[in-house]
Amino acid sequence: MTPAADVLALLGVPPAQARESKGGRTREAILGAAVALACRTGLGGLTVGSLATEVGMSKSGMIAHFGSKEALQLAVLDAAALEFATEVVLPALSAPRGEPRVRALVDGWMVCGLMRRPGGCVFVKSSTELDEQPGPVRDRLRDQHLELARSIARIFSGGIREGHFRADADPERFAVDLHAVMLGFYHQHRLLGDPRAEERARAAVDALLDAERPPAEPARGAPDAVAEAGR
Amino acid sequence: MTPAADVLALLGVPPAQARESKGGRTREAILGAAVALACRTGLGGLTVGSLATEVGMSKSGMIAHFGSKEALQLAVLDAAALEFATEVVLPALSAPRGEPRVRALVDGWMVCGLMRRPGGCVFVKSSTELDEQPGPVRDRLRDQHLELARSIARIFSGGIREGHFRADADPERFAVDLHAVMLGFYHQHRLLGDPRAEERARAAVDALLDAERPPAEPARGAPDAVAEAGR
DNA sequence: CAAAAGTACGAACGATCGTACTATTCTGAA
DNA sequence: TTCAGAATAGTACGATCGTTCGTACTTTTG
Repeated sequence: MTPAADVLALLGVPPAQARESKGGRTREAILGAAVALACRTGLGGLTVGSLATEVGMSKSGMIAHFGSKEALQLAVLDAAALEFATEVVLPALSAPRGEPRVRALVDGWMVCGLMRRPGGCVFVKSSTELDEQPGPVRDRLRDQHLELARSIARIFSGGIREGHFRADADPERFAVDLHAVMLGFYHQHRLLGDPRAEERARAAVDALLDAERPPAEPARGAPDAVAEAGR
Repeated sequence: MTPAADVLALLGVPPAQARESKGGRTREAILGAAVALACRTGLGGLTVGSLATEVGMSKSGMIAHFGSKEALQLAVLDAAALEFATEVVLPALSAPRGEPRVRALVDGWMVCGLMRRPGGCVFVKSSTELDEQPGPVRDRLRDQHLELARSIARIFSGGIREGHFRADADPERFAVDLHAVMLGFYHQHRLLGDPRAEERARAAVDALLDAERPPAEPARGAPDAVAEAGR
């Protein structure tokens, strides 16, 4: 069940020693509250005072664990990424390679967007917050998004190798398109409160996948392959 | 050239009298700077002090034109919506009804997202900022997005009546899908700096439109009607 | 031209921002 | 049990937040 140690290390999980000391434990408690708070207010709206109140500590005692607000923001991004990886990406990897794995990813992602946290998603919020504010936090966020896109593309590539998708499909393009669908879903669901948001997003994903299916091998000539591909 | 008075009134433009007095003029100057600033920092990051500095006024003198920061935010949203309507939506309406009008809308929208303002788009930024912060500003923003979706759907409907799109196509769904593509475009372009962002978004729009085209009537009749529709 | 209305300023308010520095309390290994 | 170091609290700082108030100055009105 527990992922191998090297996988955890890869995700940026600190070693057990650093987690089990008193300081390590409160640090993790702070980060938990910080991620939750940042989901509601964004990374910019996450203030030292409000977070300290949230965890029931003094400002100084709380921020001492990170050094500065910027370092705290970076830690929050890392904690949120770790959470997303372990709760959405990793579980999807245990689905059969190919389209099932892609759909498992979408399912987990959607559940995450629908209900996991009150307030939404740190990444969506900080993406628009930081897109024109250069600095280490913005750079980290961009790296994480690039890494996510790579993961999606890799999972999709498995579907090409399995023959579920066209051999000439573009995994990178699929990653971008899927991300757009999820952004639209988030917008419809969170801001507009559209009850059909999930249904619409799932239809959009279906359309995305249908467009990438291999043509039913024509007996050399049949011009109606398109109709069948809709299956 | 100038839109009719009733159209302007519909868009929320104040009457000339209110615009041409001294106060009206500076109010408009403030709003211009405010929209530009909000594009960089978001509606929340738009502070009274920074805006006053930007326009070269005192805080008190500046905010006196609106009464409170919240009223300023509402005015900024309205000003930005007016700008978007006159620079993107209205011009598109002068394109021939149907697919050309849809494409004109997308073109204008894309140019707007690409280069019109340094810093991005107030609406994208405030959508994620406010999606869980109830209040008048959030309500206004939601109304504006619903209105935009209605406009898109209406323009698309024209394409159905013209026979460019399937009769059973869902204009509302198209509006949601198109918005998702634009959100993805914004994300790729602004945060990730993807040079292929525009190309990718245009391909996604093409895919969206292709999926809505009427089936080439199989029997009796040129199956190439699609090609002509593009004209 | 005088009066009235509109416009802008500067100062000050209490609150909160992030951070620095100093105490005090607590933890855990010798 | 002791004691060094980690952990947390406390306090104060300069800056900025949004807002209010009293007062000049300018425009419009009568």
